[in-house]
Amino acid sequence: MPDPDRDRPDLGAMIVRFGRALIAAERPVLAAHDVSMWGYAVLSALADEPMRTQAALARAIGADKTRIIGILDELQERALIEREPDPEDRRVRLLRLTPAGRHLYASVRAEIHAAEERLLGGLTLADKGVFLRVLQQLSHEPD
Amino acid sequence: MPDPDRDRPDLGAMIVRFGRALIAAERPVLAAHDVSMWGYAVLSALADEPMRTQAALARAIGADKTRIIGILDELQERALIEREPDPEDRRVRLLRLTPAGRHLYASVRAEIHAAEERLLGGLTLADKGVFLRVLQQLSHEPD
DNA sequence: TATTGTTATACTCTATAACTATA
DNA sequence: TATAGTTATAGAGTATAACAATA
Repeated sequence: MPDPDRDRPDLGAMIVRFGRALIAAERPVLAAHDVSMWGYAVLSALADEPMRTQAALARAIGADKTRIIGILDELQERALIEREPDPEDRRVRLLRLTPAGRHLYASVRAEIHAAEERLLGGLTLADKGVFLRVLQQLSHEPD
Repeated sequence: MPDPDRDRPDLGAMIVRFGRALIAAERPVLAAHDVSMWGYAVLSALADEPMRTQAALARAIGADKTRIIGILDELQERALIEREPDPEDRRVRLLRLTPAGRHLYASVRAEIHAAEERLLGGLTLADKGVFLRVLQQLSHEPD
């Protein structure tokens, strides 16, 4: 049976190229709100659901637990997140967005969404629908 | 007009997650052949067409010109590429794969292809076709 | 003077291990 | 002793600038 995709470019190469275009499109949005990529990832994860430990948050966004500390420090200093010791186990830090954090996240997310939509602007509606659905499926496969 | 994709996950987040899965799947293949990610990118670019300058090659794979030097050194040492001064302008280095380089590249690419196909294994043929076509389109948009 | 390739330097990002405070 | 979080250190990866050879 012949393979119709035999001569397609590497999937990896295509993902990297498109990923770079995405980052380039999103960087100015994040910069305008003075939020780093990791900071945005943290806001996004906490917007989905508050977390009971920093380790769980790190795992959720695919980062090392030592790497998010500085990010949490800054977000807390700007009063975008709350980080308080759990009274029942004072080793763990309960993490959640403040109203200000939720508000900022909503703004940034809307602008990022708009930038992404511009990148997808050349697609037909049918293609766009399939692409997003498939990508969602592929990105949720187990590590 | 309502937006049916309003609540989709961030495109960037999905691309990053899928990109990580791809890298994880391809890393053992590259390691088995003792080729780095950048080394593979170089082999791939030169397999498409020989290049007249290292700067052009760097641009083609989205790397800095200073960063590919060590990679070219190693590939040359292993006799996978040829790098000779252009007689007509001795500043530039003509770059091309050796037969051994072309052979190694074909092997690695076939295995990477197979690994990628496994990741896409859960898709219907129609979805896979649309996904690859759209991704190809999106990855070729101007920077 | 401009360009190709190279080397040197510094800077950022990331991972590992050691430390503290709680349990 | 085990765990959550933190700090310190070192390593990899990357970018910038200075340099050598050639045009």
